[in-house]
Amino acid sequence: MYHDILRIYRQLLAHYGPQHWWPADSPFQVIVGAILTQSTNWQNVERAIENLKQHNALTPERLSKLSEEKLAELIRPAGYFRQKAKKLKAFVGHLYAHYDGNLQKMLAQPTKKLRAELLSLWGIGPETADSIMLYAARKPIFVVDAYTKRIFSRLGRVSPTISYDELQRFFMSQLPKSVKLFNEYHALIVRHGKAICRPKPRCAQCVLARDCQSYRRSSSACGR
DNA sequence: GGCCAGGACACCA
DNA sequence: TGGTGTCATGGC
Repeated sequence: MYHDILRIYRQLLAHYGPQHWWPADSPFQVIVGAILTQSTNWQNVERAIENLKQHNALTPERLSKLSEEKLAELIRPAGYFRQKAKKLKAFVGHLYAHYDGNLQKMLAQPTKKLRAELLSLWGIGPETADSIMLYAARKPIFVVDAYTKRIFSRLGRVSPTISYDELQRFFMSQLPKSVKLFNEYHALIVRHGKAICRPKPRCAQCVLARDCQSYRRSSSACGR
């Protein structure tokens, strides 16, 4: 079984190619993007990030100087903009309160400590924390999301009711601990989820159909 | 015009 | 612990 999850990775990589994640110019942009993309299409996030760029607000210092109202206005295209403005403010507030605004210092902490700290912040849950860990702090943490659960439960590898932590432990027990591998695998899962493994799946076009137990049983009843 | 998107939190039983 | 409502814009 050790090879199974790695083999699926290789199939996705061969099919889609490298995804070059995370699409951002700096660790701070990764964090902003990770918060803005919560339950939101990345295209809408890009609009919000572009607004922040236009206002030169993509550094902790500049962002902390914006009012919450102004910040909300700039990130409006990303949806949930009032909530997300609060979340961004909470993050930079913490950064200044404990690290004098020095993000590198915060991200350089040991993995376990950093994760617990991120999770303690309002608006940062498991997936956002792990995205920051992997893509901003370059820690070997596997990021789990809704696509991960959907794809691998339909493949018959895990239960559809598996928890976030259990699913994360599953992947990290099945793979070598590699930042590069975890980076690419999560990105490929998102790519595959967007393309094929939707709520209404397109199994006939799926590169993993041969691996999919529910698809093999009945091509019309894929995991549904 | 409904569905869906790279979640998290509050509240309830 | 687990289920449900809320937060909101924009493409398809």
